[in-house]
Amino acid sequence: MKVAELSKSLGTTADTVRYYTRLGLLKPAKSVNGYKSYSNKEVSRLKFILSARNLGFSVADIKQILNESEDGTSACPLVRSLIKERLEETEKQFQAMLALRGKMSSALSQWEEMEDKAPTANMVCHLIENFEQIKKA
Amino acid sequence: MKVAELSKSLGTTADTVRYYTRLGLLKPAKSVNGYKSYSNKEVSRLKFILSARNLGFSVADIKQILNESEDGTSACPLVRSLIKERLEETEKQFQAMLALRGKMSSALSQWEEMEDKAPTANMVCHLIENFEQIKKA
DNA sequence: ACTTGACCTGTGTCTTAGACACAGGTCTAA
DNA sequence: TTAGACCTGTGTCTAAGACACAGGTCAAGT
Repeated sequence: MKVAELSKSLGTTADTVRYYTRLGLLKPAKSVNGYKSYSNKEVSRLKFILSARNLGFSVADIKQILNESEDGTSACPLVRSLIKERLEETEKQFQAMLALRGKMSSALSQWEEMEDKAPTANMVCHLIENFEQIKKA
Repeated sequence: MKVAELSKSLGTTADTVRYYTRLGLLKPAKSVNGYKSYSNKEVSRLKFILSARNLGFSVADIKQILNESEDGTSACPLVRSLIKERLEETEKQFQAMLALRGKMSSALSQWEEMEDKAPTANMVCHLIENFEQIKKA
């Protein structure tokens, strides 16, 4: 299997496959013409990688998991501990986005009723510079 | 004002100031010793930049806004249109994070009750490979 | 056999918004 | 004068691929 076949068959892009290959997560054989040739084992490996990415693991995480499992060791404890970390991060980012979203939409609606002003020496845009979030009581 | 003074006075880092300077958003004078020297105008410029970043504008957005306002034009219409775009993006990302968070925490709790398994030829980690989200009815 | 054109390849560079490393310069106190 | 603390600009690094590009491959048509 060549890059494009593999990527299409699993619904990803050739660039992604190449990226994982560059990182050493996939180890295709070289075919006669110099093209990379992926075996069935690589296919299931990629399938695993995509599932893990989909669950929020980083590529570095996945590298670690694959390494562990190549020793014959069960990667399950590692997997559980990693997802705990990632979930915490995601939670933090989620809260940050929540706050940002609120701020932005409050700004947007506030600004729709405000007039345009030309910039001055110490004011670029009064919308931004004078924006203050209305605190909910 | 030198880099460190400026950054501290506005609660950011020297690297951030240097970054904006590199991009041309701040234009310090050179002082005798070769250090960058920031005027009061730069201070309010930086203040503006930080406020805008805080509201979710990208650095590229800010560059655009600053350019517009340097012509004497009011940047307000641009600002409104940009934040609309950013808000939409944020909304998308927010929904994505929401879904991801759900998936992850569902995986985590599912996995806590599952046993470890050693890897096989076509299975790296059964937790990940067999994970299926339980659909809420 | 030759050519055209479609598709494919590997490699190198680009992206965000700064963080970090580092060799060296500046400045203050002793 | 010299030590030490602090500061500087510049260059490199990050994540996860996307994109550009010069060139190779291959089947169909001539």
